Amino acid sequence: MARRRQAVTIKHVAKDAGVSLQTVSRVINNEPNVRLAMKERVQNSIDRLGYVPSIAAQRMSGSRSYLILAINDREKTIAEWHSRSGTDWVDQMLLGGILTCSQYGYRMMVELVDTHNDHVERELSATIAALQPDGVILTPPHSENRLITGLLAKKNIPFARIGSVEPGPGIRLTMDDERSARMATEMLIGLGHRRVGFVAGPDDYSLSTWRINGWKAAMEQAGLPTSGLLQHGDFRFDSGLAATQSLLALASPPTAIIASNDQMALGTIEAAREKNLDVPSDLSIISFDNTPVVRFTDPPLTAVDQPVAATISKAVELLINVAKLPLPREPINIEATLVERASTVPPQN
Amino acid sequence: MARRRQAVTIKHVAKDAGVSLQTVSRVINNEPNVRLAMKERVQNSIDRLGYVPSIAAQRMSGSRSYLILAINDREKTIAEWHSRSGTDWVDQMLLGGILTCSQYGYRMMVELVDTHNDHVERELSATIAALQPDGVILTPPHSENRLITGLLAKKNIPFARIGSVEPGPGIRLTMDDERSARMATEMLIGLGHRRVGFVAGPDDYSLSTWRINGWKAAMEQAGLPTSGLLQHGDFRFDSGLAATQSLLALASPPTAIIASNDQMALGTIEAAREKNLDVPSDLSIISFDNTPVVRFTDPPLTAVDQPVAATISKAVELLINVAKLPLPREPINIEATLVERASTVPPQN
DNA sequence: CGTCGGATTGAGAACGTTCTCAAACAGCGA
DNA sequence: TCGCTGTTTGAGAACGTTCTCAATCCGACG
Repeated sequence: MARRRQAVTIKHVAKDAGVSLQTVSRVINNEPNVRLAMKERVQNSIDRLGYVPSIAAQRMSGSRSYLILAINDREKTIAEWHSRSGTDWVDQMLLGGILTCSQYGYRMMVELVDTHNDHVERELSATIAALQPDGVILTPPHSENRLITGLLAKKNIPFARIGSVEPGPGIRLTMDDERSARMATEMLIGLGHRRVGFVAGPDDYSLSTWRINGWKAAMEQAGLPTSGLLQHGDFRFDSGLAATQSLLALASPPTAIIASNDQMALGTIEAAREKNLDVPSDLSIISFDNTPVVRFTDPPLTAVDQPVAATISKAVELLINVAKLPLPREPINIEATLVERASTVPPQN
Repeated sequence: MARRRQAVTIKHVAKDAGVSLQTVSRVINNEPNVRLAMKERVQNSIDRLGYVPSIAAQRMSGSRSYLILAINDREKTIAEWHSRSGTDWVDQMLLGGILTCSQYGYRMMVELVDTHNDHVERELSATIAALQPDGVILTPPHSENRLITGLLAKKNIPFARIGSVEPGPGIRLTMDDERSARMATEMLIGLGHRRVGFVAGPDDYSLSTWRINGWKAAMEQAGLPTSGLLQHGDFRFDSGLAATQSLLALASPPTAIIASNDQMALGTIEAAREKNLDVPSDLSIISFDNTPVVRFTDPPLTAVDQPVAATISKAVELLINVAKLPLPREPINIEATLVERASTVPPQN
């Protein structure tokens, strides 16, 4: 294989414009102190020759890599993927990220990493050494992994933690999960429900705990019991099905259920069908995430909309401008909203 | 911002092991003609120091970039994304690609490009100059864009064209769309349907034409008319809805409809609901793609399964090994299968 | 008209790796 | 033991960019 070279380099441009490499470099990077006439002359050569700087060379000489690395949970992603049940996070994250990155001349790369792995630190460390990204975005549950955040802080690489309120290094972008869960619960209580079941996510996602707290708070404030109405799932369809089966098998089963993500809510629908319960008249359902699928279920689901894409987009902007802007020390909160659809009505019994 | 340097470089390893840079390089790249003892000594230093080569530097010195670039249709992707109707291709592509890439120490990056843009060539050319990928994967409709394929061929960058049977440069991985459509149509005819409507995709996707041909062929072979039973959509929900509305407004409407992707099939369901038609007893439906959503619609949809992820995975493997293996001159065909669900029954009238 | 200081430009080193080519080494037959 | 050949190792250039620092230019001021 022949050594592949850059077609047009900065040298060609410099020669064409009759200036030094350095001047071309200055024009490329839009640096001050270049005379306008000179700038135009160089830009002209750049355009005519179709020159584009090599990112590899830029990175080499100590500049930026124009790369943002987004870290996602491999275990969850692959499981969802193999079960063909949708990979909503990756999806939204990637697109929110790619579009925002491209506005700034950056790129985004998605890396899948196992949190439950002794080698996380080594694995991620190697990736960073190899790619040298300008910024890293951590999604749950990585955003709370001390090994990872410690590593990034030590390497002095700007990073954003999505969905974690825990103090520590890095920019934090949080969804107020407690508030969202409270909001959803209050809506159901407002409709007249008194037994509202909750299907939570796994324990190693701190958002699971926040959501449980929100649900409990709303129930207790209304003087309603929560005992026995809490189940845990793992964000997959099957776990939502099983959790709901348990809830519906109670002596006095809930008249409404909140599921911690859309996939588990699909399981909830399925469990109701199995028992010949009508949704929503026998069982109201609210889910979290509001991914595309919930518009097309029967009935369409009322859901808490987590603006994942907007969050990632914001994270990208902050990371890219990290040098220019003062870093927010406090978490930036991203507002979730409740999207009402046909799955929530007053209890019929 | 301080000039960011590599923590551990090949020099550190060389010094630590007491050998030259070149020897370390040889060990990294697993080259022959290194004495076993020497190899072990160097590997030892590498492990102990936690050395990982800088991809930027490797690429700079003429080696590989360990990057595969996947080109997707920006227009379609963004439209789907904003309408929150799912971005199935990107999703599957990305994951199939990422997982396979990581097996070989490569990475995948997704780039969104507009085909309907005079600057496609320039835009893509710039991306390639900047990133210098080792291979490029083109998905429809880019896989048939002569400007793009010509550019890649000229730059001598290995590339794969997904879903295009058109002759020309590049590795071709095709789904036999004519066959799939024929298969779906024949299944419906086998159930007793005589009026089978077809909602095709846009004209600039050549697969649209192939699928229409397959549908027509099956109908004609069974001696059934096709006139008036063909509608075009743009792969989005709304267009599927509108196309189906037209079909159902016919004097003798179809008893079954094949939609060219899942999103349009959702529109078909919606159109049937509006007319108070029961799916499947009044209207059978088959869709293309078999993305996660069709498992959860009411009823779940019979669908042609396009193994997108497996296809991308294969493309990645071929591109990575392009130097070692002889290039396939003929298109590699990826078999689609028909997944039967509850949306297809014999006609009831 | 000379001088000073900031603005503008350029020369050469540096970044971390692989490539090219030459030197040292080892094995083998005579 | 010598010479030949193929294997193993190393030295220095090359890759394309930016950084550092020095040189030049230009306008204004005395």
